Amino acid sequence: MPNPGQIGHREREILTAIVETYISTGEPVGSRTLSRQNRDGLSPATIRNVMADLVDSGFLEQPHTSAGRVPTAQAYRYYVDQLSGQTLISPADQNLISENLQGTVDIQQFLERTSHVLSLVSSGVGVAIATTGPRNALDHVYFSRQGTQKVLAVVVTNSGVVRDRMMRLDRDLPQTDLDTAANYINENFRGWTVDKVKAELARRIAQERSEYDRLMQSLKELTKSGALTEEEPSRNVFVEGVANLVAKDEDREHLRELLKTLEEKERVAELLGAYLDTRQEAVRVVIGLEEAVPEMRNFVLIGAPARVGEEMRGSLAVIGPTRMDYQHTITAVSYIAQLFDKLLNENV
Amino acid sequence: MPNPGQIGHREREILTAIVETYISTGEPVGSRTLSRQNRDGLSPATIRNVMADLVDSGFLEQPHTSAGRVPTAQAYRYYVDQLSGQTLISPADQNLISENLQGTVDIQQFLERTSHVLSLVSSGVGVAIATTGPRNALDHVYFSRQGTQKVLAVVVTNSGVVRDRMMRLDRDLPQTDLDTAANYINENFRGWTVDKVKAELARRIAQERSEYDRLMQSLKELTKSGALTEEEPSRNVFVEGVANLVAKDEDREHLRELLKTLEEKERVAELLGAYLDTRQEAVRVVIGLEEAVPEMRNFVLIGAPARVGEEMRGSLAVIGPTRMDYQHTITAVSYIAQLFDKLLNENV
DNA sequence: CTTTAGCACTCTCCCCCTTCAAGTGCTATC
DNA sequence: GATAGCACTTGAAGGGGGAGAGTGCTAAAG
Repeated sequence: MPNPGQIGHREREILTAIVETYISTGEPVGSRTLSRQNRDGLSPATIRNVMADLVDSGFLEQPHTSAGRVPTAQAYRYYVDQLSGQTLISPADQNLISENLQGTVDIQQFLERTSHVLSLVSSGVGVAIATTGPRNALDHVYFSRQGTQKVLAVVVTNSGVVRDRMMRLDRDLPQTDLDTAANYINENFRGWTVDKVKAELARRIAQERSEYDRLMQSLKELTKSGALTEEEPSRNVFVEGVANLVAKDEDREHLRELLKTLEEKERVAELLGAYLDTRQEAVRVVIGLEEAVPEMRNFVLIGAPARVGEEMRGSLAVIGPTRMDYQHTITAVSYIAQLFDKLLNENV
Repeated sequence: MPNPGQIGHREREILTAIVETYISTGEPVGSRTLSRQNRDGLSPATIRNVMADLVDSGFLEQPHTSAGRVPTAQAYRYYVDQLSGQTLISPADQNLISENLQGTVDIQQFLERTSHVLSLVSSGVGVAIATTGPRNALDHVYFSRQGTQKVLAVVVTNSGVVRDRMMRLDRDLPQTDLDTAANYINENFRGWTVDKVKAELARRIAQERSEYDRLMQSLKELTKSGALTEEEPSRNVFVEGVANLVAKDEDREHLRELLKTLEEKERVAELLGAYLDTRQEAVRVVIGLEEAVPEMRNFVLIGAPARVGEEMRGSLAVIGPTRMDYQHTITAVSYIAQLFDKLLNENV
C-alpha cells in the first residue's frame, strides 16, 4: 500500500486520467471507460486494483458501491501540484487579454479590467483587489466646504490613487481656513507617508498651544473628523463574471452562499489577503477552502499577487468550481500577473 | 364579454386574488382553491366562468388544459396599477433602512448603500446609479505628474463629486507647469460648469497665439488628453443582491443572461435612464420589459428617480422576478427615494 | 339572466415495478 | 503482477396505474 505522500508511476497516470475525465464529464469515472481511453492498454481489472489503492490513500471516493470514482480535494491538490509544467498561454487568450488591458493607465482601471478579463477567460468569477498600503506618500491635499459643517477631503498620493471623503465637522470652518490648512499640509508634508503626516500633525497640534492657534484648530478639527483616514476598501474590490457560475450545475444553495460572500467586498479582500502575499512568487491554487470559508466548499481559488517591482499593489484571482480547466486558468492568472508588473512598471 | 381595458368589479376581485395567490404559491391557481379562500363564497363554477372571460381578455393563461390559471404580464400590469393605495412602510423595513443609511454624507455612498438596502428589503437585486450631469460646477482642479508623460487629473465639483483620471500626454510637462495650469483654471473658472470651462478654455487657447505661450500650451496639452472629460459612468453604478435571484426557482438560462447584463454597468445605466426621469413623480413599475431587453423576460423593474429638490441626481430600482411582493417593494423604493431628497437636502 | 350543482373528461404527478447498463469485488488463471 | 471471468450491487430509465386537481358543458335553481 503506497503512502499518501508518494505514489507510483502507474498510480499517478491513472489518477491524472481520472481527474481529467471527471473534470470534463462531471460524472463518476469507471474502470472500463478509463481502460478504453488509456493509451497503455491496461485492462479494467488492473485499473480497478489501482483505483482501490487510491481510495485507500484518500485520493478517490465512491458516491456509492458500484458507481465510478470521484476525485477528492486531495486528488485535485495532487493533480495541480504535478501540473507545474509551464505551458505557454494560448494565442486566443493572449489576444483577449491584451485587447482588454490595452491602454490601461492606472492601477484601479487595470484591476477592474483584470477582473473582467479573468471572468472571460476562465469558467469562474474574476476577482481583483488593490491593497491600499498606508505607506503611500502624500502628494496633494484639498479641502472643499460643501455646506455648513460639511467638508470634502481629497487626498492624492504618489502612486496616483485619489481618495475622497465627505466629513461632518463639529464646528463650521470657512473655505479660507480650509485652504490655509490644505496649503500647510501640502507645503510641509509632500512626499511623507500618510501615516507619518498624521502622527506629525498630531504632535504639532498638541505642542503648539497658542501661537498658530487658528490654523492648528482647523487642522485639529479636520484630522479629528478623519480627513486622512484610509478609505473603506470596498471601492477597490472588483468582482466580475458571476454569471459564469450560474451556468454550471452547482448546487443552488452553495451558489447562493458564495454569491452572498462575494458581495461583501471586505470579506473578499480579507480572503485574498489571507492566501496571497508578496513572498510567494507565482500563482497559488487553494483547494481545501472550506475549512477557512465554509461557503466556499466546492470552489477553488487560483490567485497571484499583483506586484510592481518588489512592491505588492494588489491581488488577482479566479474563484471557480473544482471542476475547471486548471492548466488554462493557472496560465492565464500567471500571465496577467506578469503583465501587471510589466505594464505598470514601464509606465510609472 | 368585457373589453380588455375595463373590467367589472367581480372580475377585478378574482383577478387580484389569482395574482396574489400565484405570487405566494408559484403554482397555477384553480377555481376551487380560489372559491375556498374567497370571502364572498362564490362557487367554483362561477369563478370558472369569470376565469374563462379573463383568459379571453388576455389576463390569464393556462399551462395546459385542466391546469389552473397563471397571470399574464397584462394581469400583473393591471394588478400593480390597481394597487395604488399608498401603504405605510413597515416599522421593520423602516428600521432596516435607516440603520443602513444613517450617517451617509455623499451621494455616492448613499447610492451604494441604497442598492444594498434594496436588495435586503426586496427579493430582487438592488440597483442605484448616479447621473453625472455636466451641469456640475467646478470647484477645484489639481494635476499631478505621475511619471514621464503621465498626469493624474483630479476634478472636484460643487456637488462634492470627485473625479480622477490618469492621462497620457503627448509630451512631458514638469510639475511646475501643471501647477500653473491648475492655478489658472482654479482662479479663473471656479463656479463655472465643467462644460463652459472646456469651451472657454478652447476659445482662449485658440485666441492667444504667442503671449501666454507656455501656459496655453500646457492647457492645450491637458485638455486634449481629456483632463476635464466625463468619467466613465461605470463607477457610479451599484448593483447588489444578486444572490437573491439564485434562491428563486428561475430558469437557469434566463438567470444567467440577466446576471450578465447586470454586470455591464453601462447597460444598467442605460436601462434605468430609459425608464426613469424627473418629470415623473413617484415609483414606476415596468413589467413588459422583454420587448426592450429580451434577457429581462420574467423580470420586473421597480424604480424611482433620486432627486435633491427638483434636480435629478440618480436613479434607484429593484429588479426582481415577476412573482414578487409588489406592494412591499414599491413602498420601500418610494420611501428611500423620499429619504434621498430629505437627507441630502438638509445636509447640503 | 345569473348562479350553481353535477358530471364526464383530461391532464399531470407520483408511486411502484421492471429492466438495463455500468461498475464493482473476488477468485482463478496466465 | 496482470488479466479474464463471474456474480453481485445500484442508480437511472421506462412503463403502467391510480389519485388528485382542474376543466368545460349542461341542466336546473334562484
